[in-house]
Amino acid sequence: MRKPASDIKDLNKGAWSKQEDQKLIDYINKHGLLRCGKSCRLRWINYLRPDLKRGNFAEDEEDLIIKLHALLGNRWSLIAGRLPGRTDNEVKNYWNSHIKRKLISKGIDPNNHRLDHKVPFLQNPPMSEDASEPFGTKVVEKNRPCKSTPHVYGDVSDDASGEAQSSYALPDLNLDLSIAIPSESQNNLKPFRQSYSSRKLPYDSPSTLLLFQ
DNA sequence: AATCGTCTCAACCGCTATGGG
DNA sequence: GCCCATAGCGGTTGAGACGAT
Repeated sequence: MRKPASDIKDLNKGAWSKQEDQKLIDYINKHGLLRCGKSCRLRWINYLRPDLKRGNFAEDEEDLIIKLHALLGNRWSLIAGRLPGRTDNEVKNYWNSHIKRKLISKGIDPNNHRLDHKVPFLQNPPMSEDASEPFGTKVVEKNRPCKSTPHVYGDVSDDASGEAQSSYALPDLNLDLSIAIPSESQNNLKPFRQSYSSRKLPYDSPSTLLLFQ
């Protein structure tokens, strides 16, 4: 959720003035930046922001992504919000290119974090990397994505009984995912959108400030 | 060295939600 | 309440890197 422009000091609102238009024209003429605002904003958010971490994901980050994905599904922005210095795009890419494959190789369906019975070696699951226990074999029924949040996985009751239930592979979660009490200005927001508000810094995005500092 | 296939990840796309006139 | 501009989201694409042959 973007911060209301009215909360930001020294930020112009409303229609662009002639002077602002001219500044933008001058900037483009001078620097030849043939990019739309959206592209600039994305570049800033995903690559240029000074608080970005960059580099490979640490093991604990990867572990956290897996746990959060089990809980939240493909809600990359929410997951990234729990990983300081990481963007939703980065998390999404890492999931698709690394973690997903890793889970599949361990016989876990990355979509629902359950053991995939089609994979042959599941009769004798592989050990996790720390070799202390088979990865993904813990049965943590109380932590399954619950029906109170159907948007997470859609229908979670499809095979939730009998055999499927007993093989549920959601990792043990002990996460503090409580949502902070919304500020006064956010009280009228829908619950789902409220969760975005703590992370985003729209007021330092290029489309709002970069060109006019 | 050249070619081909695969992988990675930044960028793009289309959409929804929101703020403000 | 309506409309427009923009922020923000998840899904998808494609260029470049890399490894295998």
